Amino acid sequence: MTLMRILTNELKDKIGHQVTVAGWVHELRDLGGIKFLLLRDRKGLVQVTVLKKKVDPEIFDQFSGLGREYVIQVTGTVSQSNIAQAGIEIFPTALEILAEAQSPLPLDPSQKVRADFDTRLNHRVLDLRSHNHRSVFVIQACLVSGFREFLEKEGFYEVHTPKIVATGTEGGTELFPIQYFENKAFLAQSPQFYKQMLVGAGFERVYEVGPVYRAEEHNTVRHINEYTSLDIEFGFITDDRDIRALENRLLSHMVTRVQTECEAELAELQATIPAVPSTIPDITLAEALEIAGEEGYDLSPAGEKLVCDYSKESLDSEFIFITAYPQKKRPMYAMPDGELTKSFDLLLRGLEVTTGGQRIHQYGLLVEKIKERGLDPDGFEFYLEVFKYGMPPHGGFAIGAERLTMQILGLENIREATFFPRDRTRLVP
RNA sequence: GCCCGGGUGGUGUAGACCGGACUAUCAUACGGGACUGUCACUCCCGUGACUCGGGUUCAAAUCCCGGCCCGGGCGCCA
Repeated sequence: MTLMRILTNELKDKIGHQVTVAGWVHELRDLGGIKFLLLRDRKGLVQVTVLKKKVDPEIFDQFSGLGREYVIQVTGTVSQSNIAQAGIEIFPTALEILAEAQSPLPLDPSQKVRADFDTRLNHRVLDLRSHNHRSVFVIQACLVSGFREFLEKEGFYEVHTPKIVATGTEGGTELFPIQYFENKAFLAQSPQFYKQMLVGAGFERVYEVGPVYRAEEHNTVRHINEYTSLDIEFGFITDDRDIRALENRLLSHMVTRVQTECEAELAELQATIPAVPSTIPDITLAEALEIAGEEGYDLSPAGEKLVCDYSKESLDSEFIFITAYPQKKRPMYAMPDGELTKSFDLLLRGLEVTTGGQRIHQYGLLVEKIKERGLDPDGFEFYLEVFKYGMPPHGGFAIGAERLTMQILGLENIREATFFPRDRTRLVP
């Protein structure tokens, strides 16, 4: 692009100037001798006003040939307008069509007629042209950026661990098997083992932003089979309270960033984001079960909602930590505390967004717990090695990026917070 | 894995319970026409659909069975 392109949100400083803007044709209103066109770029919309008497007939005809979602570049004069809704319009002097768009469109990005979610996902690239749908991901990017920024300042190293693994981590959840040359392998359900190994390898503090895979045949608004896990693990902790305290500060940073940097997007979504208290309250699972009026070893989805209602009303927090889960509900590496463990979940607005805890760092104890589960320690040798040769007390947690985005924005389906979701039946796009 | 619900033009819907004038509603989109201040522009004309297969019936978009596809709940999890 030889001409300097201006984004729509910068036009208010260019009144009276000649500028070039580029983007997609969002809407066209043709009144005969005057045409109005809404041009959309990544920052917003601007009206282009084409007056038959004031433009070159050739340019006027060019505008007549446009269709919705054509990609165009318009050069013209920016003018303040008390008629145009945004207060700004451009009177064009040149138009270049950069790409045509076929019609009819498979869905309407201007959302005059709202498409079914399934239709939207089938045509996700067009769906994401709607700024409200896009805004979710702008905010998600801000959250993840805030995650990285905070952890970098805290001395964490970003790491990348294998997603093709020889064995499952936690048991419990189902793994996707894959053929790895002559061997059977799996898609990683979690970076758990590897992040611990790197803590013990001497990095002490690590984090990873990466995909994890769960082969569960769940079919709900809060589950997908591939999601992005915001994982951290760090050493030299006293116990799980250190971990919760870190997560508390981390979330505070992430949410504050969204609040200050994503005002336009939040407005677009009409979202009210939750305040992160300076101390997120914590209650034990036993207490939570009592509040929910439930029995057993974990809360049901309805129970999680009840506990969150309680937290909001009585503890003035939309976030709440649930602590002291029993060993039988937790993976073998969870640090025991009697029959319980030094582990926790974090609920936000009725949904679990984090699981974390202190891990076992003693080799002997870990082997014992593996055996207790009927597993063979030999199968975990690659993992156990670091525990043999000096593993500091440590722990960490994982935040589901899509779930966090969903809950912060009050979205009804996790797929809204996933560009191209993979669920029980969807593999494309 | 178990349990509910649903599939009508490109998109979104009405009709279905109680089968019959459904030659299938409306909006939007699309094609054509009129229009110089629209902002869901307006107005006129036009194109365009009953998920598939079987059954019941004089008659099926409508009732029944099966397939396919989709949505949702539970379990499990982030």
